[in-house]
Amino acid sequence: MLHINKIRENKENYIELLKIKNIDASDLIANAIAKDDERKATQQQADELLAKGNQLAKQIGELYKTGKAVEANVLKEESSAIKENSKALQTKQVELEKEIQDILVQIPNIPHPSVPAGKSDADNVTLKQVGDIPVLMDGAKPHWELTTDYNLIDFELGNKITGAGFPVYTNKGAKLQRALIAYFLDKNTDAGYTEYLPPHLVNEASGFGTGQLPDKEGQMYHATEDNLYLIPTAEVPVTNFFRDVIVKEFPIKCTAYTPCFRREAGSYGKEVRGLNRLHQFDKVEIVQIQHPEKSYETLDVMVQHVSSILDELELPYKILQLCGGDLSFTSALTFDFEVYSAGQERWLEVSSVSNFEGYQANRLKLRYKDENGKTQLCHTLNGSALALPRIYAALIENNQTAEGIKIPKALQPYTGFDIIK
RNA sequence: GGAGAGAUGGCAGAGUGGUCGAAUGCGGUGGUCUUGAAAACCAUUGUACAGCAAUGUACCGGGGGUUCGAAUCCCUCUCUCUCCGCCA
Repeated sequence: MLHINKIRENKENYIELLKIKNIDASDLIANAIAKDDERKATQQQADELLAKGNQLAKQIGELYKTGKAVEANVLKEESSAIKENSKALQTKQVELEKEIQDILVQIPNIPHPSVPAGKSDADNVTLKQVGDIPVLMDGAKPHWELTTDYNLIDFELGNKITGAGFPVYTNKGAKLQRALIAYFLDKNTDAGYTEYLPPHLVNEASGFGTGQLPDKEGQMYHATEDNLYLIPTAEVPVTNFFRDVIVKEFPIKCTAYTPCFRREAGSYGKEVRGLNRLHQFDKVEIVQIQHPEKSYETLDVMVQHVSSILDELELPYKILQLCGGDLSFTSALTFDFEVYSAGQERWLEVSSVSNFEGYQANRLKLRYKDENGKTQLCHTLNGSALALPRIYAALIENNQTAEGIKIPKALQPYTGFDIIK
C-alpha cells in the first residue's frame, strides 16, 4: 500500500510511472486525495470539539468539588451536545479513513523508472543468459518419466492420499530433495542470512500484513475451524516477524525453508505436468529489510547471490527483468530467473527477486528512525533461493545419461551419492 | 476438552471514575566525572493524525456501552499463562 502523503507529493510522477504497469491511476489518486482532504477537515472540526469537551469535563469536575452543582448541570448540557456532534464527526472520519484505505489498496506499487514497458511476459527483457544448453542423448526424457523410471517420485501415491499436485518423494528422490534444501540454506547462511524455521500456518493478521488478504484469499488453503492459513511462501511468516517493528540496524537478512501451499485454481496440460506446478512444494526464501537508500544495491547483491547458486549447480539460466505488465502488484522491480529444462526443452521460472520499496512496509508498519528522529518506512526485498521442484526437474533432465542421473559436484556432499542409477 | 488467572510504554511493573499519556525500576540516548571504561550523578526517552508553529486530538489487547468525565465500571471478541485431561 502506498502512503497517501507520498502520493500527494509525487502525484503526476506516480501517474506517469504507473502507465508502465499499463494502469491509469489518475482517477483513483484524485479520489484518494480528495477524500483525504475531507478527512483532514473533518479531523480538525472533531479535534476542536473534543478539546472543548475535555475542557468542560474538567470544569464540571471542579464545580462539583466546590459544591456548585447547579452551575455544573448547566455545563453538563452543553457537554452532551458537544459529545453528540463530535461523535458524528468521528464516525465520519473513520468512514473516510476506510474509504481512503479501500482506494489505496487498489493502487499497485510504483514501478522503478528502469522498468521496461510491456503487456505480458513476452515483453520481459533478457538481461543475460549463462551456461550452455545441454545436448542430451537420444531418447532423453522429461522429468515426469525419469522420476518414475528411477523411482524418485510417486505422483500416483500422492493422488491417492491427497490429490493431484501433492507428490510423494521416495528413496534417492527424497534424499535429493533434502539435499537441495540443506544446500540452499547453507549457501544463504554463508552469505550472512539468519536461518529461521517458521510455522507453516499463519493467522489472519499475517495474511493482511503481506497482502494475501483480503484480495488473494482463494490462493491460500484456509483452516476455517481455527481461522489459520497455510502459507503460500515463507515470505508470509518471515516478513510478518517485522510487523509493527521499528528497526534499529540495517540490513536484516533472513532465510527460511518451508513447504509452500497454493491452491492455484485453473491451469491445465503440459505446462503443469509433473513438478512444473504443484499445490505443495518446497522453497527456500531470502528476505531482506533495508534502508531505502541501499535497497537497489541490495537487490543487485541478491541477484548475484541467486546466480552464484545456479552457477554451482551447473544449470543454464536466464535473468529477466520483468516488464511493467508482468510485474506483480506489490513490486517496484523484479528479476526472474529461469533455468533450462532440457528434457522438456523449456525455460522454467525458479526464482523471482524483488524490491518492494516501502509498499509492504507501509502495510506492515515496518519503520526506522532517520537522522532527525522521524519514523520512515523501511524497504523490503525478497527472493527465492531457491524454489525446489523446477530446479529438481531441470537437474534430473539435464544430467540424465546412459549410466544414470549425475549429481552436480556442489550437491554431492549433501546427497552422499554422485549418480542415481 | 475442563477449571482458573491475566493482557498497561522497548522490558518489568504500579495504577480500580477527574489531579493519568500514565508512578517506579531496568534498558536506550545525551551530558558531568575519568587517560579510557565501569560505577555514580544529571537530563532525556511511545506512536499516529491535524497544524507553519504554539499546540490540539486519539491510543493502557480489539470492538461496543454506561458517564459531564473511563486504563479504571459493564458487555463482547481475541490472545496469553497456570492446573487437570489427551497426546508426539
